[in-house]
Amino acid sequence: MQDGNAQAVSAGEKTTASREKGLNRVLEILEFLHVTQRAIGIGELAKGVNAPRSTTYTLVRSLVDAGLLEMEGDGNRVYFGKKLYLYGMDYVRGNDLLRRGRQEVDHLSRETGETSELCMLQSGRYTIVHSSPGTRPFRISSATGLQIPLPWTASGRLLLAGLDRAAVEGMVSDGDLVLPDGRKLRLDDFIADIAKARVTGYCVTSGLVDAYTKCLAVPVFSAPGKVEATMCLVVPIDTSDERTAGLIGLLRERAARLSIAG
Amino acid sequence: MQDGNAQAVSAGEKTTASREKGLNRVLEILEFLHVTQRAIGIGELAKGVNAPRSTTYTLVRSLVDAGLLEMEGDGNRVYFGKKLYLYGMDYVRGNDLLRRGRQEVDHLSRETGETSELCMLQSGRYTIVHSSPGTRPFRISSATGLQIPLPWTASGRLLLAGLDRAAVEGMVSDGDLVLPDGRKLRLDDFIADIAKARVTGYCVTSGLVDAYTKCLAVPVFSAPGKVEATMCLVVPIDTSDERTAGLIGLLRERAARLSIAG
DNA sequence: TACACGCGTCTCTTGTAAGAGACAATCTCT
DNA sequence: AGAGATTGTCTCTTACAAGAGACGCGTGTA
Repeated sequence: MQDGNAQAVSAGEKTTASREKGLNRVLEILEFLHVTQRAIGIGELAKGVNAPRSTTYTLVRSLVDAGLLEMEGDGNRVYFGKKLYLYGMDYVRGNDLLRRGRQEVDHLSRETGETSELCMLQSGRYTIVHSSPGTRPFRISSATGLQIPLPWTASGRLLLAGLDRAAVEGMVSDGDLVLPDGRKLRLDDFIADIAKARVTGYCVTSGLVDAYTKCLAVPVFSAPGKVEATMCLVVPIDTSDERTAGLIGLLRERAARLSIAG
Repeated sequence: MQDGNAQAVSAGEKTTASREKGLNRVLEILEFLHVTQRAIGIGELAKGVNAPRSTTYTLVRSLVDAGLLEMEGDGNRVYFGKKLYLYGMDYVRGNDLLRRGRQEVDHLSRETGETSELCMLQSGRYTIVHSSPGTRPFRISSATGLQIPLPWTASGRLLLAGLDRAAVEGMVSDGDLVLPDGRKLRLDDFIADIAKARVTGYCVTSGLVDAYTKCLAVPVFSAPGKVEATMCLVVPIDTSDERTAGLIGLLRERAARLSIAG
């Protein structure tokens, strides 16, 4: 905990300074590459995941041999490999919701000109699973796979619908309640928002992650009451109420289409 | 080597009956799910990869926690998870060739009505990285990610261009030379095909994997002389020479576009 | 009711993989 | 050219994960 590099991958980590399981190291490596978003040298990688160099070399070799990672051109940088792409496509194929959700999102952003996103819970965190940029000159782009604290987002409020207070507390750390601009959300307010979003069937947040945008989100159900994902539009904060209402209507209609199958 | 237990997952396996490294088990699990192409129970999975049940449970739990796998609806089946999808998308993003190749292939199949594919070497095996089905009533669809012996395909001949005899021998097992219909290819013929494909800049095979199709393939270069991928069209075997020639021209033109960047 | 089977969890042992560290070979700055 | 950093490989030790197997539970079926 004291040594810079707090890894804090997801939930309560042990931070055992001692021997670490190879598989866990691998998971950290993958996650590190995911946040880095570019090929990286093995030495640097070892530092990044806080692992011994020798171990890192061994693991990376295994992963490269397996095709999960690939050596970059010059030969001493690694990044994700074809195998991961293939497995990812398998996931898409086996997942109706994602497959159709992607199409819907792409369509939606073309139709409205606004940035459109499909979001899901990913091991307890809010994740942008697919996003399609709008046509505005200044678009707000958030990288796919980005993980954002649930309370920062409209989608977060919808995704937690149906969970009781304890469950929500379990998923939201204290730091999550601090917005990018430093304001601190009260947990009770957040929980009230969730309840409200649940009954209204949509959620709008203004100027939460940044001061210039509004986020409109609607739930996608995999079963009655079970929110599997959300679709959302990111629009300028000064979007008129009429247009906002119209967009929400559109979103709800599209989300309803997705909600049929599990 | 004396102790029975032949697992023989894919290529030359060690068949160490003794303790297996967790990471390797995981790699086998992923590969098994990839070939199975559907969610599978943990017990069955353990059998499938020939691993002890207790170990399998532990590993699967780690993978589910990490989001690489997900429990299927009823709760005792697993399949690929969102994380793998995200990593896969990272790969696509970091890989110009794949990103543009996919577009080109989709476009090509819409334009010609034929099944079109992007193929690459994947740890020494021929792999269909992306495919777009044609519009024919009886389409020949091969699953993405399918791995096929190199000598069975036109693309295989192009992908090996530039390798010397020893390298080719290393990548092609004896069984690979046996075609689906039982005919056995001579290694020398195969190597001659490779040399020929290299100079002509394309390759056509007729009735190799099955009796009804012809495969037209052209190379995509990542550097002068270095074949990084191939694009190919799968057409009925009775396609006229004129049309075949036309399609090859089209393929070459499109492949040339892809070949610019690394 | 009894039996066989598959599932999920737990305990304990021991074979082995994670890790520390030494090494030579490149680079990259003065 | 010399000092310092980085890279890839190798060896050896021991902490610990892989695995065997027992257990309890739910289910099917004879």
